[in-house]
Amino acid sequence: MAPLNENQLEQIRHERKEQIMSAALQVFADNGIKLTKISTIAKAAKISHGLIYHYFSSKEEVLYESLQWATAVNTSINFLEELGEDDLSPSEKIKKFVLYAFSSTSSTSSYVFRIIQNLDNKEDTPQEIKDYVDSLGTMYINFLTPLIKEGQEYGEIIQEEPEELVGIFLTTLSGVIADDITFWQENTERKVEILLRMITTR
Amino acid sequence: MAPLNENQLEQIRHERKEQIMSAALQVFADNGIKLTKISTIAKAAKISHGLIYHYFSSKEEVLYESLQWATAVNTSINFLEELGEDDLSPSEKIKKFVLYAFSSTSSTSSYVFRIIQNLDNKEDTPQEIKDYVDSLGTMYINFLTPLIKEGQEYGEIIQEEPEELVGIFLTTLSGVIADDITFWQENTERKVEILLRMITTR
Amino acid sequence: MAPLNENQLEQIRHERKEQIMSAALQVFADNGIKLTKISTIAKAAKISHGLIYHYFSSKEEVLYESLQWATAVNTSINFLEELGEDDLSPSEKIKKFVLYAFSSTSSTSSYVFRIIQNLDNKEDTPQEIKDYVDSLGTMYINFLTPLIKEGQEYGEIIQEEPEELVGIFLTTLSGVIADDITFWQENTERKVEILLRMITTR
Amino acid sequence: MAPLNENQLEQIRHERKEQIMSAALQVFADNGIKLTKISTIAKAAKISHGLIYHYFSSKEEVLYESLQWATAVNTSINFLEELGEDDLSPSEKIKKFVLYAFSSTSSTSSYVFRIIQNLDNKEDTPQEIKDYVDSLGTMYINFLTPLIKEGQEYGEIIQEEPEELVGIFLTTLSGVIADDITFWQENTERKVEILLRMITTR
DNA sequence: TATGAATGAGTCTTCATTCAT
DNA sequence: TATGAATGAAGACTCATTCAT
Repeated sequence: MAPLNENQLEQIRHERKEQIMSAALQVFADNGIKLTKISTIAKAAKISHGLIYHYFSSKEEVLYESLQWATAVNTSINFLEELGEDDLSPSEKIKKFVLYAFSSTSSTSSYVFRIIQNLDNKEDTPQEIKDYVDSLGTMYINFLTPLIKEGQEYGEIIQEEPEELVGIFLTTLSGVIADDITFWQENTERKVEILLRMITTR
Repeated sequence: MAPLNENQLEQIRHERKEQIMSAALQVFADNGIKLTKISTIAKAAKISHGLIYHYFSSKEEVLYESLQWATAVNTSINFLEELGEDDLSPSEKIKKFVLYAFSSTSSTSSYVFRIIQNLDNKEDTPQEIKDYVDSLGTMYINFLTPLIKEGQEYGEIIQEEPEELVGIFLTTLSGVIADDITFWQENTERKVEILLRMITTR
Repeated sequence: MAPLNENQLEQIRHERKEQIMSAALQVFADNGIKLTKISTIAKAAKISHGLIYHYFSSKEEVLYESLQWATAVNTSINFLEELGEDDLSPSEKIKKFVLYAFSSTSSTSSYVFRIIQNLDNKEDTPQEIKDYVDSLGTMYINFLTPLIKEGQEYGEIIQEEPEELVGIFLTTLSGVIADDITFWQENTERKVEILLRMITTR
Repeated sequence: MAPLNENQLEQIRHERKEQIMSAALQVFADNGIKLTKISTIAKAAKISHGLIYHYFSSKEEVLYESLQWATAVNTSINFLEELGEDDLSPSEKIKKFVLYAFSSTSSTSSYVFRIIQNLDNKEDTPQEIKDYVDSLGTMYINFLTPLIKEGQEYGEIIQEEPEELVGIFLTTLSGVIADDITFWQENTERKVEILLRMITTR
């Protein structure tokens, strides 16, 4: 049999990495970072644990690349961008955003939330990852802040310092997602409506 | 020289145990159970790791006794009872309860919340501790449910299935406490008011 | 380069396990079970201590499997069966049996004896191992009892309750083997003849 | 109350030491040396573990002094001397000696046997204790050898090199005592008679 | 590229020994 | 003399990482 050519190899490399990162995200989210064993990721990705070290230099790199990949691919980003262009009222956009955050279809996104949760206030988190988390947070803030302001103009959102509202709301959101997202995945719509009452006028 | 008498020994034992449990609560809360090292607790309590095993038979027992102690000392229980007798409207009582949960004087309470957080959905949690967590949850539910119902009669609380409201509210509360309580300890009153909007009428 | 195929791996695993069990038997026999350090077994087997846990789940399992393996390999069993068919008088068979028990080729057998020694009357011995020891004892009893009876009919063996004779003889045998088998490995034949005088007629 | 005077203190010191050594012998015999915990000895002696270090500098010293004390007090030595003067035939003396070794009344002596057993072939035994064991062995050899020779003259004992007979016999004896002395404590007389058949003519 | 055998640093736990009282 | 609190060295076991094939 002829050896694989360069393209095919590249193809395999690519598939394998995604296979690993996809498995890693879930495992990291389920068990936390330190408690995640390389061997568990390997099992989830149906490969040998040794192979992971062909594609990543360490557990931390698996984590970091997986997070980046999740953000790029699964793209909360894309979602946010599209949402920005939707023809909805500010509070409806916020609701859609929350629904999205809770949705299991966007499970990767929930993985990312839960992983980030786990990172917070751990002093041994590598700077790279901290930076990533910060940038992600900033992204959400940058998305929500104008919506809140707009909503306030429309009278849909209560009159409070917008930055503070965003802070309270995102803090709450990330708290409950990290805590037990499954609770919010039953009866989601109703629960989200109640959650939103925090900041809406009616 | 005469050995210490029983009183003095009892005194030392008592101090030492509290010293350990107090340190343990914080360390467990910060790092999660599995990731908490006995040596870290020892360092935090400024004793040698060996000594912990004079007072507790295992890491798990440290955890269990610490939780019990926190509940007893920090006495959510007493607080809840007194609050029940206060001359306040239902929604005011709920507010006071949330303020208490966030208060730094009851910082142990935040530790307990965060520890419990960490236990959930881990299948290897010892039954004893699961039972403890359940009983604590029940206590809060039993406290909150009648207040919610009463509040609904007064028209202060929105008309939703009370059990579901309690669920959503406690889930949110425990989520945000576990996530990052310090956020809620600045400007607490204002933030709590916003949080309460979830369930109060306008 | 291609990874090792299943056969080669099986080969390595097999070798390694035997290497470990062989070392373990000796170390357990020399030091007793509790006092045997995994690291000592590892050193004796010229591997790292970590590797032992690839092949066995705990010190106890090393012990248990090693005992089983020793019995299977060293095949007292086969020996006993063949001996049963030999064309010798009962007392000659018993003598051959004792010589075999002392023989250095069957030195593993001395390890097993010494290990069993160490287990007796320890209440924390796992049931599995107790069962194994019992079954081994039964095997020897079942072999010896008919020989003793036959010998008594031939007038070669003294007239005592056969069960008691077997008990005394096996107890003595296991005691001396466990104590210091090397003593019996010089001048074995003569010493065994003297030992056998316990139960033979003049 | 007046403080204790020098004599009384000396008295207490003496009692305490014996209390400890007596407990230690049994505990060492039951559990082996390394596996014996100071705390177990302390419990058996009904004192605190700290106190042991007032009387002995280390676990090993407890062991060593206890052995010496057992030999001196309980005095196999005295027994042997008296036995030497008894008006019995050589083989009867040997029998009496074996019965004594097995007797539970002389339990201390059985302790010593079992402890010594445990020491053998352990390379980390302190020289002091090795010397003690050797001297004890020599004592038994010196006692038995003339009896064997005498017995051979009387025709009671088989004609073999006396030194070798003594060796075989003592080796067997120490083996079975170390193995499971309780077995020999039922029906002792009959069992001992059978054991003696090894070296006797009838 | 892919596998899993092999290593060793790190964590819980036990226990001899020390020491304040 | 007597007690038991306190310490830390040592041993079982886990798991990230390396490496031969």
